[in-house]
Amino acid sequence: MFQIDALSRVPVYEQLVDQMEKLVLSGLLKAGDPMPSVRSLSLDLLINPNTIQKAYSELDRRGILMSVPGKGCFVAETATEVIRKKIRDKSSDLIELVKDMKLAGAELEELLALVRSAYEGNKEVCER
Amino acid sequence: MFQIDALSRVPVYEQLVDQMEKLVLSGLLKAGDPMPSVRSLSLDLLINPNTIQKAYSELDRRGILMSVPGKGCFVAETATEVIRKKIRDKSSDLIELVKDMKLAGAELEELLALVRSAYEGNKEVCER
DNA sequence: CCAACTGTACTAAGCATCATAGTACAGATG
DNA sequence: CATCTGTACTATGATGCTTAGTACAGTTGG
Repeated sequence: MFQIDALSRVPVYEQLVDQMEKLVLSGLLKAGDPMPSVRSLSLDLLINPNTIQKAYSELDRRGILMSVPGKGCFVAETATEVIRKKIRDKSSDLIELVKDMKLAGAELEELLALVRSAYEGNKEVCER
Repeated sequence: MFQIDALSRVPVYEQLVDQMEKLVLSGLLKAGDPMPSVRSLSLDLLINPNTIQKAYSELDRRGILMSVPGKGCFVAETATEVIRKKIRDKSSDLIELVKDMKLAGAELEELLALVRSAYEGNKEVCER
């Protein structure tokens, strides 16, 4: 369910949060769905329970997850809404990136084509 | 010449490297140009000399800067070439971003317009 | 009821990175 | 020769990430 890259400079708990958001946006997780318990996910990923807890509490704080003591954690009703708002605010990141690549010599048409193929999911252009 | 954001999560020496790259790409710094000495820039920015040195040695390692013991540091001949290569490799970042924003509900036309205005330098659309 | 699960809280330790402080040495220069 | 230059080194403090271990309260199925 989750893929952790131990070599990444991104903290493990942050990787969990990011992947959780994508699972919700892609529809694999819906409001009300139960999440693995802190301890079971800990055993599954070979990660300390405290680290899982840190990710879960962060997701709870953002309104993406509902923690119910004694019962478990569930995808919150507001999850999709919250995540969409956050990600759409990334337009400033996109602007930054485009400006950098323009400075580096990228042509406008080149960038537009890149966006189109990424949006359409063109496998031949996507890297990695 | 350099603007350091002490509150940023990005390390100071990394901010220096990033800004140095942009100064070269924008043409404000050209091959052979002298850089401020480690100590003078340290006094100017109120940053420890070791931190400046860390940025300079990283820029030297990348082929963006030439360090000459006893004389000073100068913009390397390969600077522009090296930086352009690096930044143009950011196309995978752009692809990631577009995919995320698509999942979040952004329309293709919306993204294309964003790229165009960022490329043209439209002040009314650029944020911050 | 109770054993086994759930989330949660807490302390302690190890580790890495960043930044600072201070000292030192060799090369270049006017 | 004084003063600049880059460079190297040790030591220290602060912060963040992760692990380890313990503990407590709520929930649930047998």
